Amino acid sequence: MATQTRNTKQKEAIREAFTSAGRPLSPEEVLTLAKTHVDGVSLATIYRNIASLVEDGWLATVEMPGAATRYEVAGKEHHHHFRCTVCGKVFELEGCTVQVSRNVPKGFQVTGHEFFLYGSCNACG
Amino acid sequence: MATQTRNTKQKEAIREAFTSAGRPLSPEEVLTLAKTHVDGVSLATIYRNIASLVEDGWLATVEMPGAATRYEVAGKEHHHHFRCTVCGKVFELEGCTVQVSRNVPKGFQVTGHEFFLYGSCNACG
DNA sequence: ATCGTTGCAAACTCTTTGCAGGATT
DNA sequence: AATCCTGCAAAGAGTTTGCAACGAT
Repeated sequence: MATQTRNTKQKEAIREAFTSAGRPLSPEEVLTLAKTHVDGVSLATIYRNIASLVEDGWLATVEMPGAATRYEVAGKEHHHHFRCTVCGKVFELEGCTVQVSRNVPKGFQVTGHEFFLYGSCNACG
Repeated sequence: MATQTRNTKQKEAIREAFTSAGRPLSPEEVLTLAKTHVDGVSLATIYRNIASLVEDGWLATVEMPGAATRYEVAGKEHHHHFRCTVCGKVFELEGCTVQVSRNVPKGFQVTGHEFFLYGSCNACG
């Protein structure tokens, strides 16, 4: 599938959703936010535009354990995420604050890591 | 849904799959392994028995970012997981070797964390 | 003999895709 | 005007559930 290149009001609303939210969003969350700008946006369009923006390098994929995949504006430094177990919102954490002592079994090669914090966010106390 | 209590050969084969594998398994992996013991096991039965064994506390759920949920024999100490990006198998890592410096935003409460290593396993070089 | 468990198939949820009409260049 | 993009609806993939038959107690 080739990347979408035209400027539609739907795509504009989707970009706007990410920049104003300032945190990783799930497709459902994007739909809710985009609807406030464009009436009758469909979820299929959200998915197609997200795929396109990821392909363009404008969005980065954030895969979560036990939760829907989120997407965030790309280009940031290596960092990790916090998920509020009350409201479900995901937030970015500044920098990689994890010290990994790599005592993996023999013959195992480590090429990357992922880290997630859980708890309650500012709004949920 | 009440926990299943009877001893069926299907359930026996599922328990056996976990104890002999020694690593977290996805439902699909359990199906493959269980089939070598019981002919014609269905995936629905795998799901039902896994749910039952989790309810019993015999299995623990291991949710993965970007991969199917795995299950492992419960009762172990706090630990994390390694996923081989070549063969897709997940392995347990001994102990929690992560130092977390909890510089989270103001008003955020941390109650837990998850950590994953990626790379290639012993068999995949 | 009773009633929990199984296999099958249908239902569900989340995501992707085909198609005809509408919008952008 | 040409063609890309959208909305709708249908199709997939993974997981759950209803039901009649089977099997453990």
